[in-house]
Amino acid sequence: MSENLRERTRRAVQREIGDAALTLFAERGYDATTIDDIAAAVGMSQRSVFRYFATKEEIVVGKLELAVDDMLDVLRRRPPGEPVWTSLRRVFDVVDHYGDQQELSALIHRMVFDTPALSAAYLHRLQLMQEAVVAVLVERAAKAGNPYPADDPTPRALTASAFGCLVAAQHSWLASSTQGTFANALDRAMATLIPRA
Amino acid sequence: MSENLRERTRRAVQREIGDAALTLFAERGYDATTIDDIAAAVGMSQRSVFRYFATKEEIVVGKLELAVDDMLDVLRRRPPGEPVWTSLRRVFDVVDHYGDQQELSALIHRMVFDTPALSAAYLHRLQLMQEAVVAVLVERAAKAGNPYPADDPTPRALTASAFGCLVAAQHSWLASSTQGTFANALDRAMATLIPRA
DNA sequence: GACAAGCTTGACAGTGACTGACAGGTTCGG
DNA sequence: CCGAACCTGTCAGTCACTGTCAAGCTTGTC
Repeated sequence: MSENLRERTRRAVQREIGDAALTLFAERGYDATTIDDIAAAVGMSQRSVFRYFATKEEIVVGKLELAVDDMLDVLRRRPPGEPVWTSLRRVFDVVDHYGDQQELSALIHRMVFDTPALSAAYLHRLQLMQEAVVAVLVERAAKAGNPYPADDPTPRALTASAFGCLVAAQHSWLASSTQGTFANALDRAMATLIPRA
Repeated sequence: MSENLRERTRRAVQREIGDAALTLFAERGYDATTIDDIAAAVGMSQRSVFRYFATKEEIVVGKLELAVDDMLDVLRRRPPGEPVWTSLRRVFDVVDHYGDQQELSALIHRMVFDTPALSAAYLHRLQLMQEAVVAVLVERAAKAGNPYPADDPTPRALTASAFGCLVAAQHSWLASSTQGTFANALDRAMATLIPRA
């Protein structure tokens, strides 16, 4: 139980820092808020904040909780024969679990998209996820009996396009003042392309 | 003529810094090279280096010379009725003008892709380009007489997917030890998807 | 209940990217 | 040839981030 407790308190502290930081960011802006400000807000030293978050950007980007593990789990559970494009769309359902806290999610996304440093960090994170997704796709095709040829760009291209659509949908959704569901925006974005059979 | 000269010397100095920096980066690695090192190599003060490059990342990413202006020019010159996907493929011909210096280009890309800070900066830059491209596409559709509906995600989604394919192609090309032309890699990547009519 | 091991924390010092301000020197246009 | 515009080095400062160390608290063990 002890280990579990340590982990729980760790998460609790992390959450507390994250929440306090987000409040400050929303008030003064991301760039205008220093780590010292955040540390002061939660009554810790600057050093300790960095023990919970590797970088300042991660405090925000981590909030998006694009849990890589969840996405990969979903992908692995999809029927091996399913079209890749469909599987990818299902993977993004994980992202869509913002459902209950649309407003917060929109706030964060807006902040990410108009803070260059955050935007860069977010895109980089998506890129890392893509690599993991591609690996699973390759593995799954092999298991299904029709592996991709050695240097076939197909899995990479499809994945990159799907993630591109994800970002496009996020932009569209924000631009339309978050009217309609995000899931709908994503469906529309991904419907503009058809993978070649 | 004077203005022209100023600009030319400016570009010359910028190029000199960039070349010296790239040499150092290649020797010691990006992170292990400080701006002071670069400044010393070209016999300038650190401050002056920052007068030619806004950030350390830009020294490298700027080398990729993904000249936004060139891309937009190409796009604007395409026949208005041409399928968007085709136009985007043509836009990327600008990127392919690495032709004569494949080796250098590959070196830089490799460095970008395995240095997190550079990767993030590069992806962010691509994102900015996309916004400009989307604007041109919207404008062009309007001029051609069939404008996109107000919140149609199509142009954004297609552009994002095309850029996704671009990055995927770059990865594939590097992974295959730069066998074959980059143009070919891009063609293959973009052929995996068909825009819905 | 004492004790050793392990985790967490604050304090301090240091690096490196980046910025603002100022002063001296060079170039340019008239 | 003179003032304006430009470029440069120097200095000082901010801020993200890292290593180190000693002190305190937690936990598992006897």
